[in-house]
Amino acid sequence: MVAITIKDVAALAGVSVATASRVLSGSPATSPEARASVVTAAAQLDYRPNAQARALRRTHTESIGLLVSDVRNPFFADLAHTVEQAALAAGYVTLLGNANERKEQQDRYLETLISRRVDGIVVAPLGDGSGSIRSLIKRRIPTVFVDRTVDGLDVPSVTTDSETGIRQAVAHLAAVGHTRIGYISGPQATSTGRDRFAAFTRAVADLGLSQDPELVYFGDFQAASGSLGVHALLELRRPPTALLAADSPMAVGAIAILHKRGLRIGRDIALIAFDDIEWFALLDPALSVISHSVEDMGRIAVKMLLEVIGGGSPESVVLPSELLIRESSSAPAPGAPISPEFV
Amino acid sequence: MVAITIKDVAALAGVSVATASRVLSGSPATSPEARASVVTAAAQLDYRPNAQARALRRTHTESIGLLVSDVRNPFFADLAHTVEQAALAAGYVTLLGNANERKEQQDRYLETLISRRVDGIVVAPLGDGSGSIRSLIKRRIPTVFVDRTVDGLDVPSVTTDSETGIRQAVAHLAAVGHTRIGYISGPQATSTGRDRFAAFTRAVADLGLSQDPELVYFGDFQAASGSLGVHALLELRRPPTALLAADSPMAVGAIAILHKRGLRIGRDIALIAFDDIEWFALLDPALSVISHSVEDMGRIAVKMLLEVIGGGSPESVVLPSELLIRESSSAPAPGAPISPEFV
DNA sequence: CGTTTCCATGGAAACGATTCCACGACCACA
DNA sequence: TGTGGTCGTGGAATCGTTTCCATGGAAACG
Repeated sequence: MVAITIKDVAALAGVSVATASRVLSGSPATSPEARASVVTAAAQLDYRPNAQARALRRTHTESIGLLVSDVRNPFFADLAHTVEQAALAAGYVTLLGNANERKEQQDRYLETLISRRVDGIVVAPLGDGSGSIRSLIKRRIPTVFVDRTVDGLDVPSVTTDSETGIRQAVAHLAAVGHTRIGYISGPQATSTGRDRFAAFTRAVADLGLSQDPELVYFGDFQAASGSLGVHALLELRRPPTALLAADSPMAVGAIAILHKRGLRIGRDIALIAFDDIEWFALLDPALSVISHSVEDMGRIAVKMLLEVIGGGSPESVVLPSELLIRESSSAPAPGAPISPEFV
Repeated sequence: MVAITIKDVAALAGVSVATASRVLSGSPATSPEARASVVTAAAQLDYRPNAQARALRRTHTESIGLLVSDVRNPFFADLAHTVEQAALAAGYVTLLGNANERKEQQDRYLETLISRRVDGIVVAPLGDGSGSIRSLIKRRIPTVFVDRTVDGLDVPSVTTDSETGIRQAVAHLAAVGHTRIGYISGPQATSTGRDRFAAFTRAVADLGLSQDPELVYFGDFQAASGSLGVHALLELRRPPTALLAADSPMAVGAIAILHKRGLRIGRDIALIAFDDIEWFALLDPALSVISHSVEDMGRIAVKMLLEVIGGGSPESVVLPSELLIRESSSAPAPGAPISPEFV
């Protein structure tokens, strides 16, 4: 770790640190000679300014934080990608943190991002407004919520209107003949978990389908809980003939168990997932999904964050969702409910 | 953005900054009274130390950088997850950058990480040793290469022995009767791209299979090039009866096009992918893969980086790879080579 | 030619933390 | 009672950079 400072550059160039600094930060008040010698000296020494020191003096760091709830969830991996690209285009570098769907880790990363004085934070929040989320707004750190929100906090957000897509999905399943639809829910500690669950409940009630509370399994948005959910739902005395999973990792977990149990998706049991993942269309049968645009979400989130950083207070945005019917959501098997030998 | 400094804490607690600093950083030389008042003052003000200022004075930042080549590649998303968890367990926070398989972006992120004075960097490098990679070793910044290496640079690395797995895959395909195997290669600008291609070439030669250079398509490790590769290979006058894709995104691209063309994987054409992704086993037919442990890779990379940071110079590690035979790699269709009506 | 304006420059202060050093209080021991 | 050691504390230096301010020389104006 060899440290080269602006002092070394100034000494080699034969000017003062002040002049060197001016040249390197592109101040106009410099002579051509000074400029030339400083630039060559910096190049020769392979000088990199110390961002810490610079940030200490300036007030901004040209960096933003992005805190996602689970990098392994392809939805958030894609989100990370689009946010990063949009930020880069605006001259910001993105520091990515992964809460891993755990509140302690979310707090830990928020602390780190606050400490590192990022200019703003895009976060898919977890839990209520306690812990570090509260510090964020208390200190007026520019923040934008993405995908999820937190009740009672007045923070600009870009989210998805889950209601439409879920209603379409339930209606579609009802139309092809399902009456008992199992729902693998996200955690109620997240706004998306709550909203999607509420949308499902309303849709099922409105369409006169079974409102049996046993048909709902509460997972945690990660794959393993999707598997557990399928287990639980299929053990019911009257198991569902169709399943709706509230996100893609839980859908993956569900599919794995359905395979293991020898149930054929789209024939023995219908399945629809929230979130469209590239390869869901490659499954056989191709998975019907509720789709929403992660590109728009990431792009808009960055745009809004830059507005907040610039002192504005943008309106929250709600993006649409829609059902994409593929092959996994056909009519119930003739002998439904599923006979025990399948289970 | 309200800034609360240690001065405010010291003032409220009625002690000097020096004492406040000592209390907050857990120095033993403090009185119980000072400790009490400083701690309550800090809590009351919701004080967060400025990491920049701290890092300026100390020499280390308790943070490492992780630069992956593509977050959307599940292999790297998993790697990010394991590296992050391992680092967190050791008290380090991970700043994740995404090169998006592009050298300029890699350089940009390396600059940023160097400027932010991370204590060390884990990188899946791209290209030759030019650009910012060279600065890295020139300034003796603790660095560990992961998954990939750069020729001529003496940097500890943890990589996979692709040779064994690829040889097994080719041998397996030969054993079930394939003689013309198409290979969708990674870019030759990466060590994994080169190594896997070389392993394939050797295996094909050793087993007396077709060495037709037309059977190799050079992609870029991203999904779109997998699709292009399948197109190109199937347009050949004598198309292959089996395909080997050098990573999972290209395999996904390949599968999508095979579906579109109406070719049944495992019947009309065999397919094996390098990298095992959770849901590859959920495809129908389940995908045969060359598997290697991303958990081990991430964990070992962090362990090695911490050794380098501590002044050690650990030996590079090469992890094994092995073929997992599932259903996508069966014997060639009776009428092989594939008759034109399929194409 | 004298005075004002302009401009490149260097010295020094500032950013917010840590840490060295000196100081005073206290206790213990001779 | 005097000396030495321990211990908590505050002042000040320090990290690397930016930026304010003063300075001095050159150019421009009357």
